[in-house]
Amino acid sequence: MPQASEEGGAAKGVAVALGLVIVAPIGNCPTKAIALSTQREIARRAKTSLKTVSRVINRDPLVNAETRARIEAIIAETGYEPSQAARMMRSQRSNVIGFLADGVATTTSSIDLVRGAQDVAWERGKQMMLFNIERGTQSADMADSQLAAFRAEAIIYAAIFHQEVDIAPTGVPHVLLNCFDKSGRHAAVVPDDYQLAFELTRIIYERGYRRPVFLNLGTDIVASHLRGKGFVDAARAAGYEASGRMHTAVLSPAGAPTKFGTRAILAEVLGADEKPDLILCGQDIMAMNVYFELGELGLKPGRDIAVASFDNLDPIAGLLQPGLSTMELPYYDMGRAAMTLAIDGAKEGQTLRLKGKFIERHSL
Amino acid sequence: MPQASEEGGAAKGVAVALGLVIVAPIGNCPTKAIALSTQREIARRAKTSLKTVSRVINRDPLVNAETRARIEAIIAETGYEPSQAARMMRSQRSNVIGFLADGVATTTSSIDLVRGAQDVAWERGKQMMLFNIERGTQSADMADSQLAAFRAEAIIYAAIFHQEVDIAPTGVPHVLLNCFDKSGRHAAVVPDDYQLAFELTRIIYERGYRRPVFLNLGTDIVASHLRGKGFVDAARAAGYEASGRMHTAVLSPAGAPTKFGTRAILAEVLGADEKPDLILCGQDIMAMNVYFELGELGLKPGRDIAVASFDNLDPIAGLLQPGLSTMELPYYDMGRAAMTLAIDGAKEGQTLRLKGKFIERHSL
DNA sequence: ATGAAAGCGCTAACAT
DNA sequence: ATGTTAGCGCTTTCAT
Repeated sequence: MPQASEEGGAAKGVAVALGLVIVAPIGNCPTKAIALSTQREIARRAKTSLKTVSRVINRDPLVNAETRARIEAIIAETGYEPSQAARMMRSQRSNVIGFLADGVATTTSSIDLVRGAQDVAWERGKQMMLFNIERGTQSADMADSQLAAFRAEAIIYAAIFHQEVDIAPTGVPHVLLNCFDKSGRHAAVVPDDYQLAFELTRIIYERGYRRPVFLNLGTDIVASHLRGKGFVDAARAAGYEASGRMHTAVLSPAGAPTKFGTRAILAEVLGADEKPDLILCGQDIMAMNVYFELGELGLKPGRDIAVASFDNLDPIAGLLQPGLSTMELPYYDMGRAAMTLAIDGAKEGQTLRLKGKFIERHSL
Repeated sequence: MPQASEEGGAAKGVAVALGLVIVAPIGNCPTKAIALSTQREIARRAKTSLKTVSRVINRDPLVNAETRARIEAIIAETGYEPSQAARMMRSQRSNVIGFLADGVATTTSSIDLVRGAQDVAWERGKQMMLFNIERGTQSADMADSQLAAFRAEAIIYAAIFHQEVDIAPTGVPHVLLNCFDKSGRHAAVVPDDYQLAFELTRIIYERGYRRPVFLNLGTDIVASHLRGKGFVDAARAAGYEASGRMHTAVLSPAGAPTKFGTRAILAEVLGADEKPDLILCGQDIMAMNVYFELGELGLKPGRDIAVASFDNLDPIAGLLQPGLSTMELPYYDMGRAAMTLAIDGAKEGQTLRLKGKFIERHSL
């Protein structure tokens, strides 16, 4: 084991003679050096051929149990790990799936998109290469060419919120995650916003609320239409008309810093003859805003008026007082679904819509 | 261009004859197929040797301008991208730096650790391989072996909050990001928590506040000691004694769901003879909690009592009403520094402490 | 059940 | 300024 630079030369000489590459640890501390050997070297030590070692590593059953055990022992001992580069090159398969996370930085829960995809990649023996990018910037180009250099077999493109995107078709299959393209050229996995709103509204009526007001997202947001329809349909299914109870409360266009118009709307609806008994918000951060605005008006959420929302945004939904009852977006499962489509292939334009789950706290 | 499965065979045959691999687009839509060729093929088309193509790609100046132009035209035309696998193999250099993001999922701003590192990696022509892991779970092992398979040259291990970790030394140099190890075996990049607290406290006294109360993080948190000292020292530098003005307000141990003890502490300090004029919180989510608690007591932050904090957590700090004045942690620069150390190498136990920046809103 | 030979696409080393 | 040769570590193909 190399101790210092002077002895390092000799030690390295020995290691090279053994066919090992000793990767020196940082600094100079005593440590178990990991030897990154080759299959040829393992074969030499096990007194078998290169190919037999390859068979053991690739779990080919056509190997004598004894030979296998001997080889496996040596592999375990040396900590050998097959070179991905050599494998890719010889087999002409990269096993690489790219994951482009576009602006996913800005929310926490959307990291579950990544976790879901990563878990499936590991289960299926694929290498997921993950990049945080911003569309239209250099970061996107860098990630693209890096994925091309690794011969990625498919690319998952994940957006920060459910939206339409325009991804130019390339040689590599794309799966759109939390987004879709108009042309239907690419497979897509999105939240079922209609179902989310329908289910939440159903629960709201079931619990006896009769005058909910929906502070919806901006009209430029895909989810707002789908949810608006879900809200109205669920009310109707419960025997009520709610189409007049919807307002657009996000004033900033998608992508810009969020600006809410909740104050004016709340003043209006709370000043009306038929006061609402519940405020349904288009997203948890709007609900946070509404908590503050209600506070200003001397109203306490969950006691004086119910509040519900969409996202289950960590940590906000749990930190609000009282805790926010909200529809969780199925990000983890969406990530899993996207990776599965990326690996197994998808039909052209195939779209998966995943259901959300009601998370109950105390605001409703 | 392959149109359907039946014609695909013939088209592919032609492509192979040309030395091209046509990667079929998903589905069946008409699209510009990207041809991933080889340097040999480009050389054949340019009527030069393989090596000259290699020289052009690697920006070797020893190439005739005319030859270079001819080759570059063909490269642009075919969209050729050199195979990373072949490069790694032949050059025996992976150019890969691993980034293990441990639980970084749980906060948004810490994504800047990743962005900073990624940007430097790109600037320096390195491949950063990013993994979201959870220490002690399978995800950590999977990421480790994947990085070993790619022969990563260094690994950055990023923690979710400033803490001590125990990373067993391996053959690959590690840089610890937002964490450190006791033994000093690894280089580390951390926020300068002492400076953060000192600077914020200095500003507080400078603005005329004289009775700040510091609701600090749990005593098991590294930052809490450093910040506590910064708070007391800055007060002293301003001519005041603040050591009696500190309380531990995070009740849950690190890693567990955050539980605050702010209500009891606020009741106590606000009931005392000498009422505080400012509440300094150990983190922004605590500040959010304090906003609610103050609201319950009929006090409005920024008007009746000032509030300040640490993190600049997006989007909470900006969404609170009034906006939270807080010390931003230097995550982006920390990410950059860690990647720089990972690429250039670091002295054993080298520790970088980066300064934070005061973000002014309206709570102070 | 095992092995030998070839070669994936590139770059290092050495010509010319 | 350009070309030739060899070989990185593995898997494929074919033989035994």
